[in-house]
Amino acid sequence: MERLQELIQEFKQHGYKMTPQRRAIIEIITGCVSVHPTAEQIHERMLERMPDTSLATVYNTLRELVAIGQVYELNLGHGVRQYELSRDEHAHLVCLNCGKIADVKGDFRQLASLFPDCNGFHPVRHQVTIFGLCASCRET
Amino acid sequence: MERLQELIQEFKQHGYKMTPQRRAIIEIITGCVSVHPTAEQIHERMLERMPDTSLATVYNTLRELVAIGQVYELNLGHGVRQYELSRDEHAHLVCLNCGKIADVKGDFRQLASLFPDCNGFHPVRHQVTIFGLCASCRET
DNA sequence: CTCACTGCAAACTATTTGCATCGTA
DNA sequence: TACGATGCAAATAGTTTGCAGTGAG
Repeated sequence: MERLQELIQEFKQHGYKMTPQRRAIIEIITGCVSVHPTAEQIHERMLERMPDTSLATVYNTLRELVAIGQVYELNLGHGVRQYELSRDEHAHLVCLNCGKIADVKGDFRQLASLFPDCNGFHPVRHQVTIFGLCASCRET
Repeated sequence: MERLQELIQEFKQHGYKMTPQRRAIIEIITGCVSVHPTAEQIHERMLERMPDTSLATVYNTLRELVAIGQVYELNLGHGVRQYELSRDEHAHLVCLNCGKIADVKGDFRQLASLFPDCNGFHPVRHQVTIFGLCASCRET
């Protein structure tokens, strides 16, 4: 809940107007804890509340949220972009068989030290994706 | 060069027929050392040698190479898929400003240990992408 | 000689854009 | 009230598919 307020606050502070559509999108994405929804999925949820919402509005709002760093855009190898609230760092486990995605917390403090020679590159954030087989797909 | 032979070998062993188009695509991708070409870029290079080559053939061949694990498909956040020869593990540094991509070798042995609780997930390979600002974009 | 592979074009999916209208600040 | 935001539809970009003809094994 606090996170929702923070997002709304941050959003306004960047000069964006708060509209019912945007508030709804922010609420939806704030409610997605370990889901990584696509724009399409967020749009479906929007339609339940506001049946006239345009998919373009969803895309626009997501772009803005990504721009202010409150939402991350994930490219996990299906041709679709998925979104998640920016939060404590974690890696994504992607099952090569069923496509299921799981989050796993990790200790990222050492990560930078694994790559010593970055030649003046200044890291902002990192995305760690581990492809493999999930427990249930291994059995079969 | 050895790598080229290995790829061709591996490709045939999986029951795929070797055609001039496929050989050319394999040669091109083998020659891309620190480039991460898109299907479109590979196609352009193909046209220089074989002007009738279809983009669909490029996509098909890439899909096969990915399927046999000799080529990796990268989704680095521009809406395009990029390809690279599978080789020793490295991370990708992606500049948020200019989009330039650099490879950086790292010691991945410890990576798994950063994520202790993977709940039966069996990792096959991992993709580490670091977003940030490259040296030249930092200056300006 | 067969069946996988090719080129072409059309189909499809995901995302972006242009524009008239609407509503927040 | 002004200007940014919206919905709609059309446009674009990237990728896949269907099909008739071709060529590798």
